[in-house]
Amino acid sequence: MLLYNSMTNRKEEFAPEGASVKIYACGPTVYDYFHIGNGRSFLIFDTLRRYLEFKGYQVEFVQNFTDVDDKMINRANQEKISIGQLAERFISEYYHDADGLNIKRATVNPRATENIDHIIEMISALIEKGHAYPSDGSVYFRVRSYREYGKLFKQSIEDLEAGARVNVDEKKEDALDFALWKKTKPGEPYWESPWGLGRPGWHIECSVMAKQFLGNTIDIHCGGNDLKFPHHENEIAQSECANGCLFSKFWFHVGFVNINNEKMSKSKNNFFTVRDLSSVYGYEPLRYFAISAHYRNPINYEPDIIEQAKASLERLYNCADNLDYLAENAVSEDRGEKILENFDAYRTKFTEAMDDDLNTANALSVLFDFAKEINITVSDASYAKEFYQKLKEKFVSLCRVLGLLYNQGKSSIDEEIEALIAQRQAARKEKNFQKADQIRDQLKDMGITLEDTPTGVKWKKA
RNA sequence: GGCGCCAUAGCCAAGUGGUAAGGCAGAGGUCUGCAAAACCUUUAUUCCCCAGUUCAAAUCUGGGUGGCGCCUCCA
Repeated sequence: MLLYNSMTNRKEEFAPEGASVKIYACGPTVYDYFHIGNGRSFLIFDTLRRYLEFKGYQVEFVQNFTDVDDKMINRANQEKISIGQLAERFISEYYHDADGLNIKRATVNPRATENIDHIIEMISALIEKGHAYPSDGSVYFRVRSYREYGKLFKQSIEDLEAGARVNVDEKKEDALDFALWKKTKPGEPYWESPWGLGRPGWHIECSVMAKQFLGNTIDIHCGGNDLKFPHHENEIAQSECANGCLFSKFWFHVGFVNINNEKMSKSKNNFFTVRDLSSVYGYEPLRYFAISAHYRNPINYEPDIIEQAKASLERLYNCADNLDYLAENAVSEDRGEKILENFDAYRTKFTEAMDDDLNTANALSVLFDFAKEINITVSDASYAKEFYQKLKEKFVSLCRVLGLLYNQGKSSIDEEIEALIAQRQAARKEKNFQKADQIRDQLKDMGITLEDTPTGVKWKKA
């Protein structure tokens, strides 16, 4: 398959040698609920992972939790709790939202604070090799010691210098140098190190955890577009200098979610958390929204767009629900095996779309074409139960590669609802439409929508 | 100052040389006691503007116009 590599700014053939793929993804800083922009990234990482698994790869997926940094410390102080307590709380909230979005659990979710020893090891190695230096209790990375610095961001050191803010720290040899280890300040959590009490810098944790859980060279490194610089550039510098080899074969960056065509930011106070949005629209429309456009393009959040996503999703659900209904009520013996084979073409088209740098927009259009042909086919003829079940399996399995339709299948049939529907049917038979409508209204109040079809009454929860 | 991205119907959105996918909304129809829902059909002679290359351009080149991002914590 082709995958865009931000290192070369080109689509390249992604063909790992063995059956396994090692992915490292930059996860959230667990100081708050994550917003829809984070959500898009996590959803796209998950889609990449699901697709690779669909292709038969065994994916080792590592996504960290940043549980110590300035934002953590400030928030913890604000709430008068420890950063450990803050992390516990928002890691659990992360899982709540991620599960709601049907994001598969990572193979490992390492935390920075659980890897302090390894962080110290890597920093020591960098100092030994001359790529880093201690200064007044902190340790800095010597950017000019790494010739390839800027290769991801496509800026020379000179250009970076020209654009850099004038804020020069006297403890650094060079304005471009960044902290690997930060000397502790009053009121901050700290760990012991060869350079005194302090805490790790932000960038080093990812280099260390990727190495710790996946090895020196990984296949794909994922992150949001805004992490390209400086975070990923710094990770590359740290890892390649410490390990002496290529850090990641592919760099995979997800575009922004804008709000009213502007970047989300705390200062504009225009960001939305996944938690808040899910309470209005549910989780799955957010997932659909995230994959409705190509992952590298910016997308714009508007309430109306989530409504559109919700309506689009409905169409896919209806197709699967219709097949369930037909399977339950099938009487024919015709298994339509030849016809079933025709539907395999959609799997091929779906794969072609996804093989082209994860073109989820095209993959979705294949699913809608698939649904349309199913609708036409099942209205024309009547088949055996097995036919509908197999057709549904073909359809739903593709939807699930995109992580969709995870609420499909009526769980426990509510007997009360079924009973009311039976009463209404009896009333209709007696032409007592007043009573029939009354029951329909009653069900409506319970959030149940009825559909009178030629073959019977279907119902669904709102 | 440096680097980069985008512009396709009312809305969202694919499409990087061969004559405009898909979804939402709208319209028409089927079904129905009425509805609703569902399903089917339908909706851009044209891809921001101008010029050029080509048998052929939404797609390539040049020039405009408009919008956005990064270079600083950020998914």
